[in-house]
Amino acid sequence: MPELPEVETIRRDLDKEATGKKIKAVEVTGARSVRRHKDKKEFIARLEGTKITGVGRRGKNLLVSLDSKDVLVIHLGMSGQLLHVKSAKTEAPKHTHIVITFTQGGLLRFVDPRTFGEMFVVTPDQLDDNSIEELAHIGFDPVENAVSWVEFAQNLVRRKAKLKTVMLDQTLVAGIGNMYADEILWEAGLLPDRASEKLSSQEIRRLYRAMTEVLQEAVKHRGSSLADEQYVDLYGKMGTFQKEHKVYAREGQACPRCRTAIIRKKLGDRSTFYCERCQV
DNA sequence: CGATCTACCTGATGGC
DNA sequence: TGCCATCAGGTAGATC
Repeated sequence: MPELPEVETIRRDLDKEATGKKIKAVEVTGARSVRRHKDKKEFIARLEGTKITGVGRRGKNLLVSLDSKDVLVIHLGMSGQLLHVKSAKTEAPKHTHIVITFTQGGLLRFVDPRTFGEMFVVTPDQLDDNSIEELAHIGFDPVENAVSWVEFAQNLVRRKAKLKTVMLDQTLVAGIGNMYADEILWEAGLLPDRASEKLSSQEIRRLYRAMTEVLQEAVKHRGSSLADEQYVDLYGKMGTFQKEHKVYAREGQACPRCRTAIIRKKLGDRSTFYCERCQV
């Protein structure tokens, strides 16, 4: 569910809401959400009493820095939500697995029906020496734009895969999921099953620019909330970028560029939406 | 070794 | 109504 724009939206609000606050209590009712820790007591102990010093992001992972130097990693998986409320008296949603209460008031709830999401605490060394595999291998961040298009081009040639697969590969580009992959490929005018090593340099530049543009636009709109309203921000509000979607979940509707009906196909077991006329 | 499949979960939806 | 199958935004780990 949450891809880069959604996670970035949450990161910004969480940074405003939680930085400088001290963690008074941590309650874990869903053990699976802290499955990386052998004992949930250890997870709790490393958080309680610490102060939050900032909130960063690596791909779709939120990195909450603590004054103990430890870092709380949060991944929302498919259905995870992070919700900030002022009072514990507000009713907790079903599937609330973790509650973090602040000394200064207010609390964070981690809600996750499908339990693919998780939280875990790492030391700064574990982050720096890349011993956490799924954090170490994260590729460049298209929103922070840390890689040149030339380097991007080399990666496309090396990877030799369908463009859709490449877009979803977190080791190449960080933060893109099924939804934004389709939007980016439409914007770039490229078919999802094009071979990554056979793009012209002009096409590579188009793809590179589309990645940045689509994701930055989506961040401006505070992310996309689909029909099931699974994604909401820290305050429980939906994003608005779904209104700007050109192809995703728009099977049969007219392509905004050429009016041809949008196609839906399975590609690598994922639903893929595109326009067969103006994506080539 | 890299590419591809499977498993991890709950809930919503649609066909019968 | 209810039962069953299918699908959903992600990805680690197994397997080919």
